[in-house]
Amino acid sequence: MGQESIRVLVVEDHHVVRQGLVALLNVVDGIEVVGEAADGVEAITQFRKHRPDITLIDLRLPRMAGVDVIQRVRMETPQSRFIVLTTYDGDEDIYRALQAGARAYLLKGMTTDELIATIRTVHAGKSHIPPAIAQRLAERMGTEELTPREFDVLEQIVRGKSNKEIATELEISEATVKTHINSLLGKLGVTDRTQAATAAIQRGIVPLESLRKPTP
Amino acid sequence: MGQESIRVLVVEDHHVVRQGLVALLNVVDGIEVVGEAADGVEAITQFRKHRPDITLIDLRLPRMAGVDVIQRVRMETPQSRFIVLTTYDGDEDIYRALQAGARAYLLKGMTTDELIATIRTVHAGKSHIPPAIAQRLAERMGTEELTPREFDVLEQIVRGKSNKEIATELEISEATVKTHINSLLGKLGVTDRTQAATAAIQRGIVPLESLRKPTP
DNA sequence: AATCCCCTCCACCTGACGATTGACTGCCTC
DNA sequence: GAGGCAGTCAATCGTCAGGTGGAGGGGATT
Repeated sequence: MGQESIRVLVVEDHHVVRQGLVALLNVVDGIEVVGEAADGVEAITQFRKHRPDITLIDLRLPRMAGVDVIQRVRMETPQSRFIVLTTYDGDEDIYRALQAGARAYLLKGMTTDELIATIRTVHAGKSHIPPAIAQRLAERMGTEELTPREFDVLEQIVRGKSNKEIATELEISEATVKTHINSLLGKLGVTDRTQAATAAIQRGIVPLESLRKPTP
Repeated sequence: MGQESIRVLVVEDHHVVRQGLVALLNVVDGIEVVGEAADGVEAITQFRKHRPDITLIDLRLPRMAGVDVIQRVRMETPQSRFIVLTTYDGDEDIYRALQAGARAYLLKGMTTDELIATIRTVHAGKSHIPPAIAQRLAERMGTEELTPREFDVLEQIVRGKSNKEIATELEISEATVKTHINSLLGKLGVTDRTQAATAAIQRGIVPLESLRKPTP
């Protein structure tokens, strides 16, 4: 193997998974793990230090979200290449990651071969989106974006608030809340608030973790 | 190290994670990975073959759920010891796993030291439940169980069905649906169907995956 | 300036939801 | 066989949610 190895940075907060990735990749010819990071901030530091060819990154990270890391790094280094690796596939995350400049999106359930093939593909300058995910993206297309205010209302709905409570929380009238709800129901393609809530969770518009506890 | 190693079976469907676990454990003195399985059925086969001291097992598995594997194996081999390892911590899963006879419950975000310490603790015959999870269990206590029918109704609620639709689906009158809803709202400690839906998802009473698509 | 979109609000109306009370059946357990 | 629990259903009632249509102000774009 006279040729150079693909230099990979692994960003993943779960120790076990990170260890697994590193162990897997280090035995592959032509791939070399040059660094590891367990959170978003460290990821940026490691990137600047090692300038990897490929960065394998989880989206849910402590300190700084994966999407933000991608965006930030790509501002400094536009030719940098990211492969997003995540457990759950909320549509919203996929969309935002690709928007931010990720070249590929893989689920942690993939096979080793898939992972390696994807790394090679992306290193060759191409993109790789699994069919299942491509389909979800396609479905998302044509779906209108929620406005910031509609998002606020949706978040409160998921929290189980009534229209009156939402009005108080956001300091607007109940009539306005109804207007937003009417609008967001249409955009989400659902007919009532319960469907809106589950759709929001499923698509990752409102992350589940954000529900545990208060609105500061 | 003249003493015998702790013999561990690793059951986990995500290749990367399984690889990570094996790689981690195999470098530890006194622990030996004797087998691996990627689904529930294989897990049972492997258990019978290797008779491990400790089985590390994920709850969400193809072909047969982790909880069922634990139950099944413990019927044949009551002295077998299980450590449950999972990504997300739906209260319901924790509860059922411990009911089924698991001795410990760990999140995949744990440190290597935690994992090893837990294996040793469990091998010594003790149990190990992290404080955060113990608290969630405590909160769950005092919560009444849902009846099968209430569960059916709750599932439909999460699917976004109206009372009338639920009545049709379950072939009962709308009045009965209301009765069940009233009852389950009380048991879940919530005041309306939207809160019931999010609570059901959060606690893992109704798994998110079950929402993608139909009721056969 | 004209247009578009977002946010805000009002009024009205209908149907759905949730609370309450009560009642009948079947099953299991004691 | 008495009690308890789950499941079924009914009637009533107040409230809330969602649909419709309209309206005004402000910011951005063109």
